Amino acid sequence: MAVVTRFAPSPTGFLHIGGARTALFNWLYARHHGGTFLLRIEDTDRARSTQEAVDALLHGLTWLGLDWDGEPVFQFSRQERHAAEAHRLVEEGKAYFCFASPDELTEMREKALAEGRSPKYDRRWRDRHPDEAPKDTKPVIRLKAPTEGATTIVDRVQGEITVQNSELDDFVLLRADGTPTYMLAVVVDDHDMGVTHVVRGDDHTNNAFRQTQLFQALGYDVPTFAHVPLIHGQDGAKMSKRHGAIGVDEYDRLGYLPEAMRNYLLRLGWSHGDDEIISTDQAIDWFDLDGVGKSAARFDLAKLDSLNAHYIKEADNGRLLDLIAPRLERLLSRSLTAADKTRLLAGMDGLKQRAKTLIELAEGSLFYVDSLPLPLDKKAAKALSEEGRKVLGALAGVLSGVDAWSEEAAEAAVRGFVEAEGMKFGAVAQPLRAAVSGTMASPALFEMLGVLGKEETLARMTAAIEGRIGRESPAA
RNA sequence: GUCCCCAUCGUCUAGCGGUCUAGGACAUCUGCCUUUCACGCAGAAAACACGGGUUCGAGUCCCGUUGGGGACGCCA
Repeated sequence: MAVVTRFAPSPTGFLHIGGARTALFNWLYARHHGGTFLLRIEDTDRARSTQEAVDALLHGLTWLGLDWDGEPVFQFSRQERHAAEAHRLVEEGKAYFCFASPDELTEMREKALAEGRSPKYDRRWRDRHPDEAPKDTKPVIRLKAPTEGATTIVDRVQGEITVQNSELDDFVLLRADGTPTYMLAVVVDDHDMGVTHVVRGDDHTNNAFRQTQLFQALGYDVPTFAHVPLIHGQDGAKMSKRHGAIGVDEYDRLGYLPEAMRNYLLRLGWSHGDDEIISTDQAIDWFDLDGVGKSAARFDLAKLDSLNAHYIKEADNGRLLDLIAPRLERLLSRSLTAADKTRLLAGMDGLKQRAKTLIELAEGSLFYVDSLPLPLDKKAAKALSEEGRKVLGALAGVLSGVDAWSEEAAEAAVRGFVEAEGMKFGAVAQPLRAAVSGTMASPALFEMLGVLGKEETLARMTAAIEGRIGRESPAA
């Protein structure tokens, strides 16, 4: 049977890390089996659902590279079908109208809790006749759930779990206003959409018992469940907006590559032996539910950083340039010229070794295209002491005589100068580095000279020699 | 409170009764490399929550304790 999975977020906020991983697992499972990955927007809560959230969700998934098959299904649009199924159950005697008011229910729960019992609906309307109903109360429809025996789910991650039916109550299927509850909508939609595998967060495990009862009452096949452990925040509690969870888009803005995020998320709760760096193609090939662990994981930014650094090193230079260009242009307050781009591309190999995020990459690249009085950090300023500038003055004379400029030619010239003057290499290299980059944390010296070219190198040296090194850098 | 789940280095994890004096990765620390910062390389420190069983033998199976998490809505 062909595999059909689905990701079913509710559009009440952004796509957070936990949701992103759930989506990834569903996507991977479907792709691995050559199946279908569906997207369903669970917008039956009209008060909380927003179009902005829908957009954020789609954007987040797109950024992550998780493409869904077909058009997204909006659950609210299917409410008539949901209601019809609920009424069908009433006709079949498997569900009933309940006229208990919200206040009554709240009271019931509080009393139960106070007496140390489970806060469950006491089934007061299960066997009463609707003509006993209060006149102006609109009823809800509740499932007539089994009161004896037990319900067992076979979960691909959690194993076999059994719950006594006495622990469950007659949950609401259709609200008083005629709209479906989550329980009803999920079950009907999963059935109608042909979903074969329900892969979702651990927080839904308890729902699976109720949904199993509903699947059975409706006469549907029960899909295979796989409840994956939740991702916790640094404090060990469930990720939520209040617990520092940020949207997946936010990681884009913070300079993370989607492939790094995918790799990171994959390893959070899933493993394949000792493998750590796993390309998306490899992940599709390897992914299986058997590799999903049972315990919750904590989100660790440091590990994401290291993965991101890895994927930056692997990334195509042109792509990296495109990714950092907007940030660079903002920093520069002007657009990048063709010459700028050529220069950045030439220096990219050295630059990307030094960045954990695209933000760092952009900041580290800035000096290549910055305009001339370069910002100087403290250490660089120190290297450009009077002594240092004197050395640069002498060196400039030598470098201006280099005809065929290249990284190698520049190096040969500088080394020749050092030897001729009988100086220590650092005494020349440090001021040169400072003059050319404005900082003491930069790519390799001769690489920079090669990328900058003769004219620009000399211009930067001259500016430094003349003390036109004006701009103060905020970074010490 | 009730029910459900989980429990290996700080973190993510390998481990599916003996090959575990417990492996990998991130982070940390130390060296090497080096003109800087990184990268890279080499190395170090670091864990089977506790208590009972079962077994010739338990990180691996069972029970309990403790700890953590989740769920108990006319939210999803």
